[in-house]
Amino acid sequence: MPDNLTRICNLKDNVGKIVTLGGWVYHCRPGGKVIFLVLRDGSGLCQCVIEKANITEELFDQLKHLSTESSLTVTGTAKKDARSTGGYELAVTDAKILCPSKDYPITPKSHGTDFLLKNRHLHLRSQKTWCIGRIRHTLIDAIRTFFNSNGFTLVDTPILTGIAGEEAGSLFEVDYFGQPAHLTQTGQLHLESATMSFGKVYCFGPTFRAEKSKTRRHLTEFWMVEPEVAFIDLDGLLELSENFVASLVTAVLKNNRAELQTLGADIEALKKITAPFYRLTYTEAVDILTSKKTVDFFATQLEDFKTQKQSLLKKIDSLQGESETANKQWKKDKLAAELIDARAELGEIEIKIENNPKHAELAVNFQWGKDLGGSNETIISMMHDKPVFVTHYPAAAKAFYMKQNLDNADIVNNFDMLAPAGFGEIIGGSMREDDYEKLLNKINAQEYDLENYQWYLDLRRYGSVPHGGFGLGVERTLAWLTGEKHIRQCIAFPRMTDKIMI
RNA sequence: UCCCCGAUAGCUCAAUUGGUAGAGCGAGCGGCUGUUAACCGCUAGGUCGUAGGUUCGAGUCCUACUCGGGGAGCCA
Repeated sequence: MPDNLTRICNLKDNVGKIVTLGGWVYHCRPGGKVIFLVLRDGSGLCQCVIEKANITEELFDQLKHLSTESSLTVTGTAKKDARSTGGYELAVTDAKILCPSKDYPITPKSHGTDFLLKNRHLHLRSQKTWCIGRIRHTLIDAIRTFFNSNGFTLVDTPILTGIAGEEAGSLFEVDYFGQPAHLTQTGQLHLESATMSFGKVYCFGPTFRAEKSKTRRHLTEFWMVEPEVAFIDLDGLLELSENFVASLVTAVLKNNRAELQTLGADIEALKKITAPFYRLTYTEAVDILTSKKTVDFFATQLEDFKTQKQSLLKKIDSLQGESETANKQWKKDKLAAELIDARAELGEIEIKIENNPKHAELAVNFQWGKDLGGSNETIISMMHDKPVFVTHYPAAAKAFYMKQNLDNADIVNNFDMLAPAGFGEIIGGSMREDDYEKLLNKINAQEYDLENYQWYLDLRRYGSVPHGGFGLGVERTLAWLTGEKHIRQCIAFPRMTDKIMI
């Protein structure tokens, strides 16, 4: 095995030199005397041009029959060539096939989500999945960089725990040597304890929620980063989180422009994401939801959907007409393929048309006091071109630890950050109740077992200070940045409602 | 837990009011020196999710079940 392989991303520094690449066949287009083989090596794509005259006949025949995802090394001269995938190509003089790949299940044509998830171990090699993975890497690096360079100390909170952060009922139970325990739902409670040691801390790891939510923004295992700060107020938390999110966007724009383009992300919209973000109170948000503005919003949206549906129906009609009169077989085939795409699109629009009045009703009939639902957040989010803070939710709808507002006992000093373009919540955070009596009353009112919370109450017994923090969902943030519809695409091996594929 | 939709070739999907199971891609063989999801010709590939029912006849209609998708609730 050669140990002097050149990576495709470094070809630009090796133009004119003889190099060896190691990778997998992304595409292979064999000709009679020339083979165009696009090689994938994990750092990029490179078209390798194999001319029959330049290698042995035996090797040429072997390469000619090489199928997708076969592994090999190829040696040749690196050239700059605008016609080539990636801008550089290799004039091949030698190659060594390591493992031919027969009947690779993932083809260049479309596949269903179920099939791709069952083949996730192979789907990771696909271009789109690879691009998302690269951006995820940047995102996570930027998250750590932001906190590390702003005076935060990393504290690793336990994954196995006996204490619940939010309401129970959405916990994965585990048998811990005969004792009941569960997988962590948040590191927050432990983090509050660490804040009283370091002042500014964060934890970053997987989080587990046994919610049976079949939506595009739920996973049962996801990654969350949670900062916690002592001596801060709600305004301070908002500033921290908007500077934080803006820094993430900057890092991704700087490092992953090509990947964002491949994925079709809205780069111009991302460029606008700079602090400060918009600020709304929960009460203001409810006013918007129940206003004429929202009624109009849904009406306009419905009209758009209907227009789209009509033009799709027209397209399908004309495609069918063309198909009947087409005399060439290849023309018919092409039309058939277009018909399939148009029908799939039509199906999606019809679902949107069906959901529109349901979501409109949920918004218009919204009652002050309830938590904002996913579709409500989507509306608020779609009305803005930057992230929106929604603050001061009703206390009854929120977790016991959130700090009661001093002017209005019915609300808490908390906030959600909604990403724009309709993606919805990516951050949830709050000031924490630092008053011993008030916290004790909340725990009792929820009928939690007081024994379990004595250590948490200790934080309010010994030198309690105003403090707060928030949690940012990595996959949701990534879905927003990349324009992915579903967050299951934003983690290598997604875990969804009571199903583990691989 | 509730509501809606779906299951046909390895994959993505067609099949008129119930009447002989079809395409593209992928796979195999052949052709082509500049291809970009290449193209052209040929070949193989099916217990129509499972179990019942209606019918002369069911992929198509009815019932139940299994699995999947979307949404609600809940949330990052």
